[in-house]
Amino acid sequence: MDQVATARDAYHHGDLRAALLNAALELLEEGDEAALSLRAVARRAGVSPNAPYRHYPDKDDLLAALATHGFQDLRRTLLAAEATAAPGEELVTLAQAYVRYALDHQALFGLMFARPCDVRHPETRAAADETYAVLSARVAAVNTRPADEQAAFMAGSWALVHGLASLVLYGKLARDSKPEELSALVRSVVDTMCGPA
Amino acid sequence: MDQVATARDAYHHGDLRAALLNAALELLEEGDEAALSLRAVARRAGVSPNAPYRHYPDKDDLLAALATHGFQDLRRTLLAAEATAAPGEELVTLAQAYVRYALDHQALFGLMFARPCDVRHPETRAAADETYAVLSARVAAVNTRPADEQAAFMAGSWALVHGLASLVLYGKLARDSKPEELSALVRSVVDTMCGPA
DNA sequence: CGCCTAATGTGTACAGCGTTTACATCCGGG
DNA sequence: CCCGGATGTAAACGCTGTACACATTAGGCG
Repeated sequence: MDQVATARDAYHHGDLRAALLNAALELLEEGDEAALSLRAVARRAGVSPNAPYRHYPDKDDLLAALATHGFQDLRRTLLAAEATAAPGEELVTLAQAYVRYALDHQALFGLMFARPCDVRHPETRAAADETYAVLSARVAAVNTRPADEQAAFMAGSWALVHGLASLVLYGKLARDSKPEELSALVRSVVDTMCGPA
Repeated sequence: MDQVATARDAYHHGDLRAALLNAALELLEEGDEAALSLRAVARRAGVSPNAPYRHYPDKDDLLAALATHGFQDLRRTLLAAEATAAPGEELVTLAQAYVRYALDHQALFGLMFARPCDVRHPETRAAADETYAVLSARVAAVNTRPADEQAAFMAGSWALVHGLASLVLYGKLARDSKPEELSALVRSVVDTMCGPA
């Protein structure tokens, strides 16, 4: 009735690979990561439980593809936030966008960072590196520290922001804070830790 | 042959609750988190698959107990490291111990931080808070910033250290670094970000 | 001492999972 | 036109978490 996919709805799906990714993303948005079973993804895509195996060697590969998508999405989100930041506020704005992304996409964010970035998924690794590049580029443009501290400051900025996101996401820090309180917390933390040396 | 448990090895175990925790910890040390099934824990403890349900309502509760143990263990590890730190090196030493703990207990560390700290497990939450307290107490003793930045600096220190541990643990940062390189990285990052304002 | 109840462990069962193996269907190029 | 590879389905296996009924034991009360 409403199945007006780009391709005909026949025995062959047309682009099941993308459809599976979308179905998995939908499931992630709806519930926690535990609800993401390969079979549920197949069901959501309207296909038999084994159809995914024609497009992903196993479940871990689907998860890696999801993580890759997540890193690309986070990267775009960060770039968009950076573009609208007030002058001098770029770092704080990036940090706030990072934390907000974690809270807005909890399961996906967890998937992205709570799994090894191993050799078996170079695309995921590349996507993660490119996300980091957005942050480190901004850090390089902003920071006033000696050259030999640049790398440490870049890594530290990512660690700081990612640590904030992780701790808040799992209720270790700032439990039950409202969004605006959280933005303020992120601002004060970033100001304090990354502020003018 | 080597089964000389503290209690007799009869129908009733004696202290199955602790034995299950130990078995689960062993499994975590041996493999990844995915290998930790309730049934495997029961097998390791030499008991039927349903015996754990007399001591933990469900698997999630066992995991929470593991996380609680992990936070207490991390807290002790941090305190021990702090006690042996050279004067003025306490923060760096704490950070290095934190990151090392993450790498030495990957699966447990993941369990501790990649699960919600919700209302349903107040013990876990308390243990996490007490771990944080070790860090923030040291931060309070060391930092030279204005009073209104204290809280931000405490939260930021935890976030920084935890972010470093997480990113390194999952291969996002400093892939394939040797332990001493990692210690140096942690030192430079902490020095750069937490250094004298 | 002897029993009775609660605590603790076992056995069986079920649905769901990831994955394998064999088979069905369809598309495109000779 | 037809045939081979790509893509889907069907059935099955062992594993999981968990519920239910049952067996065994420990310890307090007579």
